[in-house]
Amino acid sequence: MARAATTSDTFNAVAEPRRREILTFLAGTERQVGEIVIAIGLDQPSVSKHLGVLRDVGLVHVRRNGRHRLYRTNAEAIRPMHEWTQTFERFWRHQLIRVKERAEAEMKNSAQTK
Amino acid sequence: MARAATTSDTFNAVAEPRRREILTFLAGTERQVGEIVIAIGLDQPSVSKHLGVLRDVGLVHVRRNGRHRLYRTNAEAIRPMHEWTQTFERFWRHQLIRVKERAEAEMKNSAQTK
DNA sequence: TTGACATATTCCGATATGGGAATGTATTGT
DNA sequence: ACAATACATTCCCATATCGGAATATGTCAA
Repeated sequence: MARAATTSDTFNAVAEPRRREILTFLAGTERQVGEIVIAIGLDQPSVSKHLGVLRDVGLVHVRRNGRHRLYRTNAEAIRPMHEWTQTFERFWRHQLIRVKERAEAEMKNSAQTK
Repeated sequence: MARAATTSDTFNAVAEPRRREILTFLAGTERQVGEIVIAIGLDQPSVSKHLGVLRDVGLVHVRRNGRHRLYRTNAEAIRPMHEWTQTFERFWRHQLIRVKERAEAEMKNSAQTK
């Protein structure tokens, strides 16, 4: 087996830097594909494909308006990632405290040695 | 160009489900590779390779102890992801409010129609 | 209807990926 | 020194990926 499909997995979909840019660009606003193309600086088919991936995992919503399609980030779909990373928060807090303590101990040490 | 390298990018490294399992397993504790192999249920070389990726992007720390290597999640390295997802928080809050409002509007509507 | 415009899809090629098997490398115990 | 243990690395293969070019689909305007 090779790699997991990006479609069907939020984490993989978000792993792509361009797709992250798109999500940021579409946060809180509706934009048509042409605007995204300009903003991201990729050719139209590539943008459409990224949008396809984001659509499949539900990270964006689309609305048709004449010959345009209006995309918008579905922030709700990012929440599971936020929650997963959050489970590590208490650990990085611990780490910071330990680093601080170690630094303070060293200060005391060098003061004594002096 | 093909895909972005998993090495050199936290988001890609975390995109792998097994690596996420490993990170969870190693959160707050040191474990030797053998323990990880048993916990994750993958063969040793695969686990070592995943650990290699996690090491390269700084998501785990290693310490040698005799013939063992003790791995531990470096929670601090997960923080950037947490912060990136956090930038969308205010949007999913908005969305929730809108959904709620719409639901209330519908209730009122059906009450009238009745 | 015809043509222009906006977007999606398909096909292609170069490359990266993960798993399994085999092999390499330290380190410990005897 | 030697065997055993604990990991890491290398090789191979099937597959997925991204970008670019070409093509298809759908919608509006004249």
